[in-house]
Amino acid sequence: MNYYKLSIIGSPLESFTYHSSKNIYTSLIVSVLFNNREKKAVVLEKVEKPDFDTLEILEVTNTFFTQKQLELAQFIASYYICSLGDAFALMTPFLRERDEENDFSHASEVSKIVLSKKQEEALNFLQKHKVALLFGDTGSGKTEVYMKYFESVLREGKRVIFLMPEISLTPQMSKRLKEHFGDDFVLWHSKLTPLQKKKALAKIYSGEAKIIAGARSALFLPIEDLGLIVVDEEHDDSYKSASRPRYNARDLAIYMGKLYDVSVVLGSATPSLSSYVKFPHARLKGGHFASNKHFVYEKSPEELTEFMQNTLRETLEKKEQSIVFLPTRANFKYLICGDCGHNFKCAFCSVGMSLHQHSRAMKCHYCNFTQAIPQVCPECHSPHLVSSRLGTAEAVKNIKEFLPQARVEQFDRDTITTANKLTKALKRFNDRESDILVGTQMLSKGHDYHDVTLAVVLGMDNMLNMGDYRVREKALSSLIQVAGRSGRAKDAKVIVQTFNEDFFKPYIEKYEDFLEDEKIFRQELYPPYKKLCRILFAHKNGAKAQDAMRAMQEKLGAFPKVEIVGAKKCAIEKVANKYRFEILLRADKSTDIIKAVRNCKVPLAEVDMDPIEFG
DNA sequence: AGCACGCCGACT
DNA sequence: GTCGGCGTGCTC
Repeated sequence: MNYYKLSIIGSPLESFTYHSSKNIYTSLIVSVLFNNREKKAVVLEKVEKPDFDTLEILEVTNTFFTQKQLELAQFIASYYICSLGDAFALMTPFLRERDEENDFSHASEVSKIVLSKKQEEALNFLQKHKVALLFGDTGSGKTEVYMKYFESVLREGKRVIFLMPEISLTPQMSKRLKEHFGDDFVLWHSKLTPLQKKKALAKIYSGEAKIIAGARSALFLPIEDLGLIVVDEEHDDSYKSASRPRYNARDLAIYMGKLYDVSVVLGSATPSLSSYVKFPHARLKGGHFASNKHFVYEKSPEELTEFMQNTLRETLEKKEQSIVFLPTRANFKYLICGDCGHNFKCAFCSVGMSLHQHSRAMKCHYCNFTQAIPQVCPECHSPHLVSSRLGTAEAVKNIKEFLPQARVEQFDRDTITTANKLTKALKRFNDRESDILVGTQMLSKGHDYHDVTLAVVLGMDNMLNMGDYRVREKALSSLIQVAGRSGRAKDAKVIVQTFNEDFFKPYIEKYEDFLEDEKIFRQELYPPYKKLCRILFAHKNGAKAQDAMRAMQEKLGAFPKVEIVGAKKCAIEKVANKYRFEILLRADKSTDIIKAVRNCKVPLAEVDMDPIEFG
């Protein structure tokens, strides 16, 4: 009899031993009865007969993971602190019975890509580096550079993984790739129907698909002959998974590049500071971004000022279109001075303090430092302190009130729930069946609006005040991305409601200046210079969650290289009827955090390595 | 993490 | 009587 150590796919528990009369190779996938339910499991190694009884392996499937997938799973399990079974659950295995070697000739190239001299230089630069950043303004032609790179990879008989954020939200890009690469191109994301998935996988297994484009899960598809990984819009938060294991696909793409010995390209008009600091970059300037755009900064704590209303009306009367942007769905309240725009920062974390009206206090979402709500502004002594926020729904209502003749559409997660609804809403807008789109980040994600001449940007100060070390990066990149949506054809106006003109104005056309200055802000406290890790505790019984947090906090005390920044109630105290607590850790090296967390982990603890969301 | 099992309170 | 609340324990 043979005994095997197995990792149960999807189980948070470590390995289990089963037996079989057959000789089974390592990394094959088998099915077993686990706790009376049938599960798939990965054969990790052959072992001696254990001193407990074992169950028999039911069946050896015709699927397996490669050595490299195994290594990747081990890395994910160790870095993100989860079981191997959780890591394997992300991946799609290979098929054992390979189709007879198909030789797919490339689809005939419909159009030839001609690069400008600048684009040519950028491409050369990317091809010379193992990992490089393509720092290219909106409309500077990043896509052509990618496509030309893809062609050279295809010529070598290799294949490409092309990651995009929130795939259903970037129909533009898929369309262009599909048009150019035809049957060489396949799209992959988690919202595909089972049949669509089956078809896409068949193309991947057969080798027909050469350009595999998709959301973060596309990174784990069974691809041989990998030649290149591209992460487009690398700054985008949707590359970070919000459930266990909380991996970051952009960071794993870098790891995979090393593992497969292939190049990695990160692309963005507003690169993250982390990528900018870590990797060399090629700069693509220009396009239609700054050329014909006029920025107006309006200091006002209210929403939709008279000036905005008038400009929206004028734009409508000229039969032109507008977009109204709000940074996020309703968020925490922050206090700012209604006269000078002063905001209140934590003395220890240099992030915004959030307002807790009921306890009449301001709190830091990182370390829980608490202060009484002041009576007057410490800067200008005005007693006019305000806290306001505006949601998309209210904004639509407001606009309809003062512009009853306008056709206004809400454009956010609440209204655009499917790819189909998105396509239809965009079509209505581009066909001039609607005049004003009011929405969140979704407005700015890679769509082309040909006729927008006015962008109204609200709530930037609220965004800047949020208790999060990345707010400056997030606010500025949002503004740049949304401004990039307007003025494609003719001159456009961008009205930015903010007290922080001094912050936005110099950086808006020179994002690299921001990145250089931001380095100094982050140096002592934040990534990429320090490592952060957040441990979440959620339970419907608040006391249980808190006890678990305390227990882990206590244990962590034995690891002096890891600083406990805060251990407290989450800013969003209750989600889905569960009370939430969190510990935030900081260290110089991720290995120190991994060691400490592995040693101190208690039941209920959910590890969030390199967190990007707080509270 | 699920998901069984099992032991007490409210109700057709 | 029994439906169902959720505490506890188990998974080779």
